[in-house]
Amino acid sequence: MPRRAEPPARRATVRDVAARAGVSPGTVSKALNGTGQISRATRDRILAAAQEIDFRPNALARSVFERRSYTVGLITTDSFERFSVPVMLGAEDALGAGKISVFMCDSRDDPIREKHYVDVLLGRRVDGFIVTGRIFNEREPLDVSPGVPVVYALTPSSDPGDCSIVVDDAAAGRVAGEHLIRLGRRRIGHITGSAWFDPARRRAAGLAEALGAAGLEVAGDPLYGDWTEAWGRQATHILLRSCPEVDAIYCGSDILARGVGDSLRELGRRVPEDVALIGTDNWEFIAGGARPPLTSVDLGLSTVGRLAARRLLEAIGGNSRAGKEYVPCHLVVRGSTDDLPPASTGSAS
Amino acid sequence: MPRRAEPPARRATVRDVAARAGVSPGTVSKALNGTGQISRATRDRILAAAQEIDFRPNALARSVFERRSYTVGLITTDSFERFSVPVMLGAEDALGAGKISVFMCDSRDDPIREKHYVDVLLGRRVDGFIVTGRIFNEREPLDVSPGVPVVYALTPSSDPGDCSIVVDDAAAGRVAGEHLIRLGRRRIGHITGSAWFDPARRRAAGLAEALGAAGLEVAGDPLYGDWTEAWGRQATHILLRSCPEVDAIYCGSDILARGVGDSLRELGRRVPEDVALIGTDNWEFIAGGARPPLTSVDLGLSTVGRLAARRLLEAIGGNSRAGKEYVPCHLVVRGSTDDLPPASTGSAS
DNA sequence: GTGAAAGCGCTAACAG
DNA sequence: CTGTTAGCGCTTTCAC
Repeated sequence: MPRRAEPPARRATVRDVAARAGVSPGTVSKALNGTGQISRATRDRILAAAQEIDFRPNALARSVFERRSYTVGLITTDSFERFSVPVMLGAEDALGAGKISVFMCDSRDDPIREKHYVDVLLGRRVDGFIVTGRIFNEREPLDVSPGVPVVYALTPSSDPGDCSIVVDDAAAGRVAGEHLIRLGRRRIGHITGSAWFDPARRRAAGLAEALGAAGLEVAGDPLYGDWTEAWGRQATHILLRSCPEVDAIYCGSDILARGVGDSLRELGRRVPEDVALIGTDNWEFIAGGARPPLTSVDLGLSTVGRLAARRLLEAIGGNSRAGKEYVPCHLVVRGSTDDLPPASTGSAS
Repeated sequence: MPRRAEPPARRATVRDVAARAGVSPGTVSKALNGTGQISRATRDRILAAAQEIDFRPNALARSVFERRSYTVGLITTDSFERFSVPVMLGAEDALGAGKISVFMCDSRDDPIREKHYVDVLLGRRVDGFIVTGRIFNEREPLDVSPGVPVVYALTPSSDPGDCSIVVDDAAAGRVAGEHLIRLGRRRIGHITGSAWFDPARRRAAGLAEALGAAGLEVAGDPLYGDWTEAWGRQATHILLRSCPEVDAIYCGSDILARGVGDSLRELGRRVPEDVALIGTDNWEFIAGGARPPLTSVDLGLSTVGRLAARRLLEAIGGNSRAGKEYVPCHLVVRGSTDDLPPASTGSAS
């Protein structure tokens, strides 16, 4: 027979400890927090008493008094997909170290749900918010009163007065391009996802910039499509038809690169000997499992999370910054690019 | 110049609302919570006043009084990898509906960190815990006093008196086997990950059971290895050498199945015509992107999370259950298995 | 050094 | 119906 909900067991309080140690509650508080002056003897007695009855100070009560909860809300719009997970882990890691606990909220990109979460958490007196989501275009600012600290991670706020930590997509394209040029590649193509996606365009621009600096252009123009393996395969055929002498391809994602790699092999091109291949995301399961393993641009997502956490702590402390801050990316070299020059094309003029 | 940390802005209190509405704090409380008797006029006046000064009841203060915080701790041991993310989303979804907020904790499989999180959250007076992690063998129970509700999701507790919600791995193997038999396949192989992994052995046993019911055995015995594409490729060669007439393969993960599919194609076997292929996890990016798209067993991870949340709420309400509860799995059919009989082997004796 | 008292913001019990 | 009082658990003056 189901038992009825009983009031939760009463837990040990300061008063209990005080009684056990034969002192007053105020003294217990001092002993536990190291504030004020206390004789070593009573302090030890109090600590022992606390230990014995497994006393655990009620953080809620303390927060009522302090007007601060040492908690923050972490709101994601994309159900903690693969982009926001590293961010959130980075953030949680950085905040946990600072004795701050994190409330997890999945708004599923629904403004109603988001508003609801914000209301509830404001009621819980969170010290601030981190807002994240898939890498995407700007988003509307969170609907909170001006005093509440908010940091945007990955998805920048459309208000330039807000603090946003973002990925440096242009650098991703540059890094990939520079690496390929250093390897001696000259005919470098680019296959990526949707042109409506700001990051896709920025990566393409970064690549074009790196190639431009070496007097090159993107071979066959960037090919925009969607973020699927199927498009990667299809785009490879398109690219090789329009530009058969291509000797390297930079892809806007690892998934795309997988499709590209498969098609290259089927078309009789060897990776990396004939065509070097670089992906984006550095998603271990995808990049590491490829054949050959895929060189990829790591966007530094967990750094984004960690930095967002740091900025939030600063803002809570009264030092807020405005504007976008770009996290550097870096190349993780695997087998799909190598240090050998490409199969000699003879044009070493 | 950095401003000094100021005390957080004082927010509107019940007293403020009371003053504005010209009533006493107690009356405001009644109006806001719908308790007691109140005249419609004053109630409206109070609500209006609350609205005007953007009053938001302090949940912390309320919790001190109620001895209950309407929060729970969600502890994961595996950094919210792809197994625990769906679980956590399911749990968060189910709990959020019940006005409960969720603290996110990544213990990284470190007992020290875990203990730390538990201590902090106990201090915050969480109503209970959900413990999750990668699908794995049993784990030690969480170190909390007996009164605290805990539900284990995915990773069962080694104490049979605890409440654990787990995946039905044996059923996964059975479902895959039965589907293949229904398609007329008779030489069914199994490629999977580590034999130290309970789920791997249970899936193999489930497959064997389904085959046994049809008078069959696993072709070439289950091949244990690791959870990588590389092993999938390698194991395919081993399997085809020892058992060339194999006409279906069930894989312990989608990643493995990707490797298997690639090797099959290279060895000249068509999927699904010559060899039908089933994976496990139903991970959209992997299964959906394969060529042909991969039929896969969905383990029902988000259901695990949702159910764990429900059981936790029950336990908090005073009705706890003991023992393991299995969540059903289901097959998601894609192109790597089809409804056609296998290429006629002539042995329709 | 230590204790008594007041208060954080909210709610329940009891008067009026 | 509404106001007053007391108290949740903790902390911080301020006397002693």
